[in-house]
Amino acid sequence: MSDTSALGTERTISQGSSGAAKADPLGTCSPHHEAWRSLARTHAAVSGRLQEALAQAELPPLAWFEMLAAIAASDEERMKMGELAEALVITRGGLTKLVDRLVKAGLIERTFCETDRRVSYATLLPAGAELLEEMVPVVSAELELAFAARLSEHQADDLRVTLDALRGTACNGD
Amino acid sequence: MSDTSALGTERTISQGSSGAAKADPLGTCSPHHEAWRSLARTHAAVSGRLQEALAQAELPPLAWFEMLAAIAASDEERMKMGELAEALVITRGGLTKLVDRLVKAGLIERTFCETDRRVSYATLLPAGAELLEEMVPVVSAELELAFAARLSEHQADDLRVTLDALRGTACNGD
DNA sequence: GGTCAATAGTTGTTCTCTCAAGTATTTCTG
DNA sequence: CAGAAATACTTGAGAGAACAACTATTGACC
Repeated sequence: MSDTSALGTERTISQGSSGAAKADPLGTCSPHHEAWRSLARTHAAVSGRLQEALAQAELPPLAWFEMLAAIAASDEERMKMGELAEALVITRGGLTKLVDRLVKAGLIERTFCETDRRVSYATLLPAGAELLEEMVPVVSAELELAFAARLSEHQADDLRVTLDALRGTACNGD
Repeated sequence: MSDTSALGTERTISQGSSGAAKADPLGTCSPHHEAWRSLARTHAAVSGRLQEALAQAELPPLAWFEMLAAIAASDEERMKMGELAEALVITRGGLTKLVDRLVKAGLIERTFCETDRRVSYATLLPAGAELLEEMVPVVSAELELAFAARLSEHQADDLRVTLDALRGTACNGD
């Protein structure tokens, strides 16, 4: 890939003498912008890597894995639609259709709440748990490749902490 | 949102006594999985925040900003389609259509290479530069809110370095 | 108890991306 | 120089997700 990491951090040169030299007049090279760009690009890169690995193994897409993993990790192997939408960071409308697909594939099932008839659960079925067990090693292997090869365990943990701090849980409407 | 950070790292309890206690039988709670989840969720959160801010200011979507910023940051205020696709981490097919939209909006222009007639450039137009100048403060402000409020400048820089290392530039086909 | 707002999910539309195939241009080979 | 392979980009079809509008259920207030 093109090496775009030569940044103008030390550029204190005059901005009008060399013609083509950009001196970041807009401020898109601030540390925060840089960090955000790295975040976006790294996410895209890793995500693409995972999707590719799953596709090569003839397994369903990453979103299915995230969903199955989220449900499997919950206490009762079932999750409310709303919680699931938050966990996967997609809209509720999007979730409804994603769940539809998994239901159609026989991996999960819709169950309902006795006490509040508005809520419905996505409940893991045996077939879903089985598929998840097939997907986990593929994802783990790819993650090892991406993480373990380049980051120490301490770094990985540190990264997680920083990212969690960055995400915060701010719900400032505006 | 729901506090899912209570992890089973220290869980050495017997896994069969308490019924509903999950002991991560699949390994989806390894440091690398955790870090990846944080990466995905933080990216989605920040990205959503930026998009929302832009929408509220009645400005074009984030993808347009990324594109304009990438072109503006290049030496000649123009970029080859291929380079642009890599910078934005989307496929070339996707880029063609994204460029189409920006061209239709009068923000950029397609120019061609004299020496190699296969390559075409996306070239910034005055209107695009102007719009970019409107968008930068909105994005910067939102980024400040997300980053500066929660991360020290050193942390932000550290984050960038770690993410860049993680992304690597490995092109291992398979 | 009846009405109104709030909450939980679903549906239809639209947009954008990916994938696979196609065109045009250049480079390599004989 | 002709033909094959490689490169750069475009096109068309399909899937996935966001957005807004909708239904159903619950809880609050009079």
